[in-house]
Amino acid sequence: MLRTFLASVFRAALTQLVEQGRLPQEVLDVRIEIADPKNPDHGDFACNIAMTASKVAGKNPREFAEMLVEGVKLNPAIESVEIAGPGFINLRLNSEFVAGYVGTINALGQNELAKQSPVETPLKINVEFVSVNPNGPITIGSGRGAAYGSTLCNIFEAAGHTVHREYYINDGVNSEQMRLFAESVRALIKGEPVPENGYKGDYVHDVAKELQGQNLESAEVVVLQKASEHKMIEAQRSALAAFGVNYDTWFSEQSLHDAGTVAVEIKSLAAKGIANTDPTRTKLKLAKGGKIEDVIIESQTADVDDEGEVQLAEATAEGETLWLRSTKLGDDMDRVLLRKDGRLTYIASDVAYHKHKFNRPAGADKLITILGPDHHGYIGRLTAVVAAMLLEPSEPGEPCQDEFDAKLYRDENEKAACQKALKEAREKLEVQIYQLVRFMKEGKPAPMRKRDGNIYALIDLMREIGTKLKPEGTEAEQLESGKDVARFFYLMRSHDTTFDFDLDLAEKQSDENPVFYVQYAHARICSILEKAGEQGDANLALLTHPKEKTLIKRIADLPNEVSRAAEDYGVHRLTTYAIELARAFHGFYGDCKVISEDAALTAARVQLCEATQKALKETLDLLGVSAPERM
RNA sequence: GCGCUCGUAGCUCAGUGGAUAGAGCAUCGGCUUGCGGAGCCGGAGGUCGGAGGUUCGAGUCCUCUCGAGCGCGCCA
Repeated sequence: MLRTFLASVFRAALTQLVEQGRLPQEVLDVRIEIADPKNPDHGDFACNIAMTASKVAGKNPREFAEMLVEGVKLNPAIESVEIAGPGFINLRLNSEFVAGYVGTINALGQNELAKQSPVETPLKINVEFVSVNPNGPITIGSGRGAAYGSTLCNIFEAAGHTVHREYYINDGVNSEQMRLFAESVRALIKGEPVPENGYKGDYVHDVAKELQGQNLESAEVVVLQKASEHKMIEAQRSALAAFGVNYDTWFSEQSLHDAGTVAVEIKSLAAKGIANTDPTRTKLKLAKGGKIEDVIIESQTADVDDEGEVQLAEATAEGETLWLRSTKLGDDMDRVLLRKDGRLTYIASDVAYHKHKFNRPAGADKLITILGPDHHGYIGRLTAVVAAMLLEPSEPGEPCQDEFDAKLYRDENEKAACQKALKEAREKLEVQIYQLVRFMKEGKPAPMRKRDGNIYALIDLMREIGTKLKPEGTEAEQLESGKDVARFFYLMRSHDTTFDFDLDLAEKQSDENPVFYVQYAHARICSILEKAGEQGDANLALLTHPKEKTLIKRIADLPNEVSRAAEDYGVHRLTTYAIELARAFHGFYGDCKVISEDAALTAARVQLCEATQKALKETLDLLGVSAPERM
């Protein structure tokens, strides 16, 4: 808010200079950034526009800064302006003006502060996250994706985008893994040992127990598979809900097959020529930097060893493999769509699925898929799939001159069409990969599997942390406490980097735990507000203490942090911000007594506490962490 | 071999091409007849893996290099 205001002051000054013919038009294109000065003695904010735009302006930075300052210093909100170093413009704001913002903030509705810096072009975005197979619980590894994805969605919404939260259920009946899962459940229902390589965790027993007595022992495997998937999905859904993650859509892969959509899309790809049954596979040999070093076309006559039922034989001549020629679309090798035995691959449903996704929200501009660290190889494939879907058929044209292009493409027209489709796919589909989390216990990495062979589930993590933090609490209280701490920890670091989740620290109910540092600030404010009781109108101009100014500046920063996080997907900015805001408050609390003999000052400081509480609450809401009134 | 990510204080990590590189933990010292001490204030601790380059200016961008994690054919 304050930054936006200052940027507008600079913009006005620049515009005036342009109108006077003293600067070229182009300077208005340079983005104006309002930064924190390195040293607080330099002022409240700093602007480096005189340096970043000096080239365009054709002036040296100092001279340029002098010109700008003439206009800027006329604004009554600005107390002083100084040019420093190579051309920084340091600004000090009028305390009274800054204090006035407290009133503006308190006048905003619930959750409106974070929305004060909306994006210029709001988008309709589909965000798919977690989407693990329905053959096990949500693990602590997926927990990072769940925390990250859900918070990213919250941030997008605060920044003005329209968001659709989506979970993709990999329930295709052709899946080997799901079939094995069903067979394992069947064995347990019958009281027999599970098949070799089968599923053995507690959750399989849970599923089997729930399905006991439904006469499913001898049912077809597909029926059993549906039933056990259903149970598993319910368990996933409730674990995610306990973790504060809710979806607009749980989308079933199988529903696409049932509706015949996959078959239609596959035929459409074949008609476009991007898929065919030629018995070859093209591979690209890539040099450093992704440049094509060689195009290798292998003949594919080798057999497939699977023995599945033939379905959808009409899409291709029987017994032939249908290939997606994804090397035309930036992938490093062609991919199988339809196996020789007639079963479709996962990629086949992906084509239909991504087309479908553009309807959620209606007319979606962008699809964001959040994947775990072991999936980054999937980006090229997924992009090729979307490009294949977007590809438009091309007329015959001139043969390609380039040696490699001639091997890859039919002609120049096809090459151009493929490149266009790929470019569009890269704009519309964004894959965000989060990195690995290592769980540390007593300074050593904790195994992802427990001693009994069970997977370490997210719900167990929440329970473990919760029981340590609230040994006397109810189960619901423990779960919530565990959720708060787990979410905050997952979100503390950039999703882009591997990090260590310190379980010992998470389970500590003390000042070392950053979650409590933030929550404590909120509880402390609530306590003060309760004690202060109802206060009348306040003269905010009394808020002149440096700690007060620092706190107000920090509160007013929330919209700025939100819009930056929405821009670079850096969700961890919000946890960092929450800690900084809490620190600013604790600092203020130490130096400024809120409730005092001075009634006017008390009223003003109570207002400041309310504004702080609002900013803290909104930040924690975005993070999916609760803001307790007492601890 | 190729790709993705990372390398910053003893540890875990922030850092929008800008000024003297910052937090938390650990460590050392100080603050209670006051609104919640789960707090506040201060000290010490750095060749930003290395080498070049672009720039008025590089932890940040480019190239190379060393190291770590992960991924690379009809699994999903």
